[in-house]
Amino acid sequence: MSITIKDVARQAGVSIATVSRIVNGQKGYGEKTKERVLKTIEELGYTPNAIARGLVGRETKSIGVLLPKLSGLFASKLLEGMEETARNEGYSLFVCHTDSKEDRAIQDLQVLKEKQVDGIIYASDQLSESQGQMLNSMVCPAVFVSTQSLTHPFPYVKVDDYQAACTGTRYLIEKGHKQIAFIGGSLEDPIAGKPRDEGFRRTMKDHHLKVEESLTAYGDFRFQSGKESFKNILKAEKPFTAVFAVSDEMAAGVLSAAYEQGISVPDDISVLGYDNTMAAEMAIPPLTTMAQPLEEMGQKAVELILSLRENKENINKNEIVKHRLIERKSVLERSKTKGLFL
Amino acid sequence: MSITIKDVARQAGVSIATVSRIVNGQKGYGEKTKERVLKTIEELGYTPNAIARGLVGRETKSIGVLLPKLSGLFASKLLEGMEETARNEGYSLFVCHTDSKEDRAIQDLQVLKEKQVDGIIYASDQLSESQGQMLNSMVCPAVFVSTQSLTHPFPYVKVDDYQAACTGTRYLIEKGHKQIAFIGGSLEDPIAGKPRDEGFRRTMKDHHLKVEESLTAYGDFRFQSGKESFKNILKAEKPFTAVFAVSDEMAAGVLSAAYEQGISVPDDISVLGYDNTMAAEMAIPPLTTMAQPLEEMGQKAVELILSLRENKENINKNEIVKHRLIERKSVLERSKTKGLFL
DNA sequence: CTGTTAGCGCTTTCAT
DNA sequence: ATGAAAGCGCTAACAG
Repeated sequence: MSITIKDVARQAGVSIATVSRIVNGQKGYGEKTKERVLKTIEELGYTPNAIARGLVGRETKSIGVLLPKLSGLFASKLLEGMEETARNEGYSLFVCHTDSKEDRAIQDLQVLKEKQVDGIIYASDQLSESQGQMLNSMVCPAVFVSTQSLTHPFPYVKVDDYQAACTGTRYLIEKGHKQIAFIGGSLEDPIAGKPRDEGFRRTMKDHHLKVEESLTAYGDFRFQSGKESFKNILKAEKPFTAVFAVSDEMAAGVLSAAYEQGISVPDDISVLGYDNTMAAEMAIPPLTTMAQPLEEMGQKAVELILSLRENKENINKNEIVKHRLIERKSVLERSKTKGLFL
Repeated sequence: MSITIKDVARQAGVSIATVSRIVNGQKGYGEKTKERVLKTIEELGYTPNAIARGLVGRETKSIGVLLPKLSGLFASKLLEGMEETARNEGYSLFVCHTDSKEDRAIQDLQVLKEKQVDGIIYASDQLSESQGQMLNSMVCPAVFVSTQSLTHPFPYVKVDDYQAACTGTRYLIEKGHKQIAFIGGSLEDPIAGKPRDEGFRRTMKDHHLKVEESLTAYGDFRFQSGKESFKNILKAEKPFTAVFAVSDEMAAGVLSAAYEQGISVPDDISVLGYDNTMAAEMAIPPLTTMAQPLEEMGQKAVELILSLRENKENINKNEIVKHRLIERKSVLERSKTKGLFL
């Protein structure tokens, strides 16, 4: 079949142990043998077999990544950050698309376990009980990115969603907006849904502003749900001047629905997004948005995995990364926006 | 360490061979032994080691995927199609982000070789000479998706870019447009760049229409380049009523630039995209676009790999998938659009 | 039906 | 400095 360490050894007239040492940059051989071996490796076109290496023991140099959804700007930006760091550290990524399905995720975890991955990154979804158990039964470390588990204490890297929602809301308020519509994620979602809703409500309250319930709606972070949510909000015919959608895709959805209804953003209403994916950049108008540093989060997640493998203890396990407001064109001061149903 | 087939065998009082047979659903054991073994597997929480399996010989059940860019709707849609099919067939995907860098791709190929992947999918980029050599030296099959190599005869699955560009152009012409701007990919790119340009020009010519060179520009398929290309086209101040951009991202770029200049799409000009990614759906207005069936292509690519592994011969190696025009809101009939610089 | 055994390609003691 | 040999966990003959 393929050419192995044995072939090299025979050809170079040394033992496989020596070849192994040379390939792995250890010590215990003369300069001349080294050269000779290197030369035959070159000649034969030898490539070490990572599977065999993995079997011997230590590590497979691969990390499994579970994403609820692959297509979409959010996941891909995260993934890009992970890939970059992983590659630099000599790791490869197995990517799995769970589609937010319990059974798929379980299956993925099973496969990753069989494939002996060195770590697992669980991205941006809620963890079910049985998934948590599987994760616990894994020999490799697991970290969460852009999510966390309240019941299973795995390390995570994410922004503080509550605070980020506060910041976003406050920004709108400081721009003079008082009647603000809100499109959140599911309140059932204790990680990305509920806290953002709480941040919004809390900040409104702190500023003695009322949140009009018919001006709130809850979607699934995706474009279509943003579009529909906004249409529902419109139906209420309550006055408002700004809308805060907690994902750029949903914000793009309100832009789209607004366009269909002949509502101008930002002249009639302002809209604030969340994530800072390319959707925000490409939107018309470009979205002012609450940025999550997705690539950085991806990077941190694999770094966390790596340090977990060596250190096991004493590293700061959780990592809260900073959110940041990116100003583009979709939010205007209250005084400059006409508002709806006033 | 972890619990192995040996532990199961000892615990169940059988040989490892029997356990192996049972686990792999082969035959050669009594019903009672089977039950007993299955029970101890359950008790011990045994998980087969895929690495060891891989070493023994046959296959690793993993496929390597090389993408020039992970973030972006194009790649992620393709990836989603591949993942779905791969998972159904029991395969996992190693994804690599080449960033269109020669050396990164080489490195990726090297790693994938070491990891003994069962196949390689090379997506949507040009193949350099040395990459081609590496690919040839691999023991596993390789297929191209949404691209191909003129110099290295690997199987591919893609749309006929020339024909698709013809179809798109013809669509515009049938809508009555005669002065059409064109934003292509690099003419240096013999796969996705040149053929679309040729399709455009050929169709114009067939309809006795002149292509005004200052109304053509060439980008890199991405948003920014679409935006800049369109600005350049505007500088020419030549009359036109429609623009054909050969990627949705670039089309979104023209939408964005148009918006900045106060040009209305589709009232002033029509714009036609290419790909049918979510960017087309989210755009304002939603883009009429030349669709590539990306998920289907991803699916076909892994199916191709799989059949290549068994059959080796006699299967139709290349696969041209059908393009299709998706009508949304960005193209209007000539008579209904004002045009620019007329 | 079931067990024994020989590897798969490599790393790693332990000798020399 | 170098080699021999023992596995890593599993599959696949080959014997019974």
